[in-house]
Amino acid sequence: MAERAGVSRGTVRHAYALLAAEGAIASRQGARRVVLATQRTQSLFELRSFSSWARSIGAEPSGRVISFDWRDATEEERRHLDLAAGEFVLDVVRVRLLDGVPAMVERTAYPPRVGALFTVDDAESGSLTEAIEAGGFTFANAEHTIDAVAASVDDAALLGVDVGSALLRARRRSTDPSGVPLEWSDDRYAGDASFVVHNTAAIDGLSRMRA
Amino acid sequence: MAERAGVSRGTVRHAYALLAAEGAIASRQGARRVVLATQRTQSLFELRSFSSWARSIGAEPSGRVISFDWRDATEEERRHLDLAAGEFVLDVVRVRLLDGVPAMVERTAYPPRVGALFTVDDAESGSLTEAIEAGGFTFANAEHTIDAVAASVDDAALLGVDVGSALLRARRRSTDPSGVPLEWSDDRYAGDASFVVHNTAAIDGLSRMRA
DNA sequence: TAGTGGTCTAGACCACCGC
DNA sequence: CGGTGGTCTAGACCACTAG
Repeated sequence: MAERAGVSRGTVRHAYALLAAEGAIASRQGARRVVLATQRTQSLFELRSFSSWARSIGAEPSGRVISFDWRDATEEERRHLDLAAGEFVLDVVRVRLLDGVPAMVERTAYPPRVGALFTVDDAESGSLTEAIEAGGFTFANAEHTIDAVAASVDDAALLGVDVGSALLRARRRSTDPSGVPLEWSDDRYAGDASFVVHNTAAIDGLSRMRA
Repeated sequence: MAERAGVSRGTVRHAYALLAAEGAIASRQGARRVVLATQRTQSLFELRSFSSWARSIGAEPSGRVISFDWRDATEEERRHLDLAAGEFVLDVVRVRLLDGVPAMVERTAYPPRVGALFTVDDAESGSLTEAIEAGGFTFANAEHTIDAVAASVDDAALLGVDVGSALLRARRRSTDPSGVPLEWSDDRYAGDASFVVHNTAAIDGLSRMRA
């Protein structure tokens, strides 16, 4: 393979390591590498951006801003966004739709340095990510905590489902390349959304939690 | 770092790459590496084995076998286990408890070559994984599909929750190092279980699905 | 501007699988 | 036993960050 591509073996091995890390191939000593998943995994960008994810699955994304307010950070938000007591967050609540059908409620808290970069108009037009990256920040890492919750009265009204019905929740903390937190979000999906995670014996980034 | 450890730089870089792949550290050109997560991620073994996971979080695991039957594979099972029409699966349903409290219902289908390795006694004693590995199989890869479901009448009875309450479901397909499927499982968690996934811009194995 | 990370080369030796 | 993967070395050059 190395001589076919005209590069050194180390470089080829590095390329295979990238594929293995995202669960696309598996390898074991002696035997040839095996293709595990033909299905493409999503980049961090597609995972974070509802709009580009929607388009990648062939659906038309839209959205509605429910609220857009500066308020005191809760204790939990201060912890996830590395804020001191008394600091504010920008709290944005949006309903996201796929082909006109409510698919997700997104409640995001932005720290002051990030929330200062955009207005409610940016939220209406759906491109908060663009506004944030235009402001000089880069999304580089995210940690998703995935669980199931019963729809609250608010959730039910926004998503058009029954109160108490099962929603898939993904809470996300995104950081820039230095590990500085950029957002803390609570996304609740109605309908048949799911997350897929690949694991190998060598490497995995998935863990199961209680509480 | 390389000279401190007395190894070459390539080796040190490889070690850092492993940490980066599981989301523990982040790096960018020029700047020093940053620690993202102090929390340890779980190995594939801990993810697959309820018992070792339970002990790792300081809880006492136990279990109860609800049913243990050979039956025709459904179309879905044949697809996930690479079985031909007319083949059988071993269907094992177990309730798993943490400190005596029902935490999860596990419904697993094993293909004939794997199901032949153990008896209902192995299932009672909780170590199907051991029996399978003693039979010469190795779990090397897994793909988890995570979503939320409403508790069925059966789920509710087994877990001691209300019918229709929100459960976290993880469907898992495990394979050996060659990609041969070893099990297809539907695990439903009550209470406050969650899954945590790390992502980086460079590499990730997480994808969001619809349907 | 020094130090760090990213990328690549060329070669070595071993372990293991499959024919 | 040939081929493949796993591991490691020693060195090169570039890009970028931080002080």
